[in-house]
Amino acid sequence: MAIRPAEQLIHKAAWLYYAHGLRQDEVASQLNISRASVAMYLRKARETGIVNISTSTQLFTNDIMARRVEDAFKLDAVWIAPENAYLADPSTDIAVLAASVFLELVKKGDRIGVAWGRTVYTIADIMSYADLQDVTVVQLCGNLGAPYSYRPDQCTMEIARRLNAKGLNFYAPLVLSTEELAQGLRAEPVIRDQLAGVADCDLALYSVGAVDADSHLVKCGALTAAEMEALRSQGAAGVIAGQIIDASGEVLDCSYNRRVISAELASLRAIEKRLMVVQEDTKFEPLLSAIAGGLCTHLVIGAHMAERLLEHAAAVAGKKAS
Amino acid sequence: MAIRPAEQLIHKAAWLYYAHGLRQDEVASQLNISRASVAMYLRKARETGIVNISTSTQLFTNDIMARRVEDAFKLDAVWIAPENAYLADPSTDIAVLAASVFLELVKKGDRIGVAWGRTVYTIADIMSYADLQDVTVVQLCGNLGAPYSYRPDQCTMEIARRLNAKGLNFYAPLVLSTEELAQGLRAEPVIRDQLAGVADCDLALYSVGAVDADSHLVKCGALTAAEMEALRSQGAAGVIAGQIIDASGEVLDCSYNRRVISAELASLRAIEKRLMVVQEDTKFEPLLSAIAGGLCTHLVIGAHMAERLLEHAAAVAGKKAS
DNA sequence: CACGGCTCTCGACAAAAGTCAAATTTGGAT
DNA sequence: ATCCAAATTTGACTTTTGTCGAGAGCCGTG
Repeated sequence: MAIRPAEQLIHKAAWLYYAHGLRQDEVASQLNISRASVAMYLRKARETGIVNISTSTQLFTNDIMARRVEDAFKLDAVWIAPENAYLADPSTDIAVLAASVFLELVKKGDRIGVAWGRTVYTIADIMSYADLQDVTVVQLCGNLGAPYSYRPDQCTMEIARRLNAKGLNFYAPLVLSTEELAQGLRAEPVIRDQLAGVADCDLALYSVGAVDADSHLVKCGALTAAEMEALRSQGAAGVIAGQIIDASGEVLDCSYNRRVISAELASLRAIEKRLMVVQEDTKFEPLLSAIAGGLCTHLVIGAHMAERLLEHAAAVAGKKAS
Repeated sequence: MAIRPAEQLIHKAAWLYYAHGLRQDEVASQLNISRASVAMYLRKARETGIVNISTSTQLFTNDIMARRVEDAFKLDAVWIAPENAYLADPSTDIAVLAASVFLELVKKGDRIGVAWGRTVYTIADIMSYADLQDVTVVQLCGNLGAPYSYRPDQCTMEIARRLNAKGLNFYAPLVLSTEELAQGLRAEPVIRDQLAGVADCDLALYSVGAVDADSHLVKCGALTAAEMEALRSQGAAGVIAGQIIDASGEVLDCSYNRRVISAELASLRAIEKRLMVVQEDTKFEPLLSAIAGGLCTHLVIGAHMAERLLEHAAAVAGKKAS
């Protein structure tokens, strides 16, 4: 019988091994297959999320620094990846941590909003598989037809795939050439519904982009480096779900933003848990803006960024006191 | 440095091993300790619930029979442990399954009501450790000073311990010698509060007892075998949280019930998720009564019991049709 | 009907993880 | 100050697990 490896068998093997604690050879004899097959089934079981191995992320929240950041910025929860540490690649560490935190925050039946960017895609890429039931992953902003692997729809789909969830993609460009067209498209029932549905999400996952020539918006051709620079002098401080925000975390009043198809910030703020992940130390100011705008309730950052945040908070407090 | 095994180290080791996928020797060199220590830390991490390994119980709900039972009895979810199966001890299988299901149903911040009995204690005993935050486990009924290890308070405490949760015990006897005393005790603020708090639970875990000489009530001396027999002829059909219920799942009107200190059935019904676990095939009628009384929304049983339930449902439907 | 292509299965080897008794260290008691 | 008991760490050993290539069964296709 070399038909389907019978998902059934994978389940049974996983059950006997993980729940009952039998050894692989015991499982093999119970199921009348070779031990090698059992080993393979178990790997599949882990890969498909039939078994879930998760480590508590407590270590990173219990950190004193994390508490201080929480207090200073009035955030619900903060996780800090130690950078001094024992790991080869510190930036991956943030993503691994973010993935764990994300999985810990997701509940069955949740609706999850996902933005895009290298950070988000990295998280999706290393996230372990899970078998959440009734979860929907919705794309928070329009697409960018760039050749990058971290296109908005890719991020959404990949996360949906890992979670065994339903992915709701957004079939519209991120940015159009005229404001009229953008307005018209936003009024389209399909788009309209999806945009309206953002506020119903239980959890959002995004990062914040910097306003410079390295931004994805520039790399993907949505804006030129020069335009970006111009926006910067107009007060642009960061990029959230494809939109430019100012230092107070509000949408910057500019042509580009009016041509963008993306979730409104108000809808994002309506989401109960807003998980923001920042990998690059260079994104200090964008992050400050996002926090100021109330766009994040849960935060995953590196130790260095945490220090800068605390220094900043102390400076502000000092100024206020004097 | 053989001071505190530094919970910190356990966390780090678990993190590197499970989240980053390093090998034990890699973890060892990262943390500058021997591989053997890493192995030990990892075991502790598993034992204390710092890492969680859970297997999806889908296999058992996806079962066609489970669906039919759900439909026939209007239950939210049913899990059926295959009994024909590949396991040495079939009754343990139900408990292992129940433990998994239970852990899958528990959420952070939940309040959990736990009754007592051999079944419940078995579940507690094999349940893996978890690190739920802010969970409270409350005892649903008074104590019985029996020498059995599955006393009500033991069940509560053990489950609380495994979950790293707070245990709320009930410092009152299950049954008193006079109705007056019971009434008086129920009016005591401490007791009163705890009884009132039952309805606020998010999840209940219990089994149902049979009305015979093997009942715990008899074994623990709350009732004599003769009294039990008498109650049976008065319509007693089962035991829920120390109380006698009739075939319709209501409290039987008898002196014993009036002398009992336990959660009211109405409070139990107010709990959103009521997980009932039945191991013994002999408890068919008690289970029917409990279902009739709406005392269970989630059910874990063996395949044989499931068959009997379906047969019964078919018979009832047939009678109705004719 | 034979043919690849495909997946699953198995046996054997290599790698990794679990275990144990002895050695070492620590904190507290005498 | 010194010693004892408890707990932790270690190195060596055993057991368990992961992996690879070969072989076998199944399917659609030519």
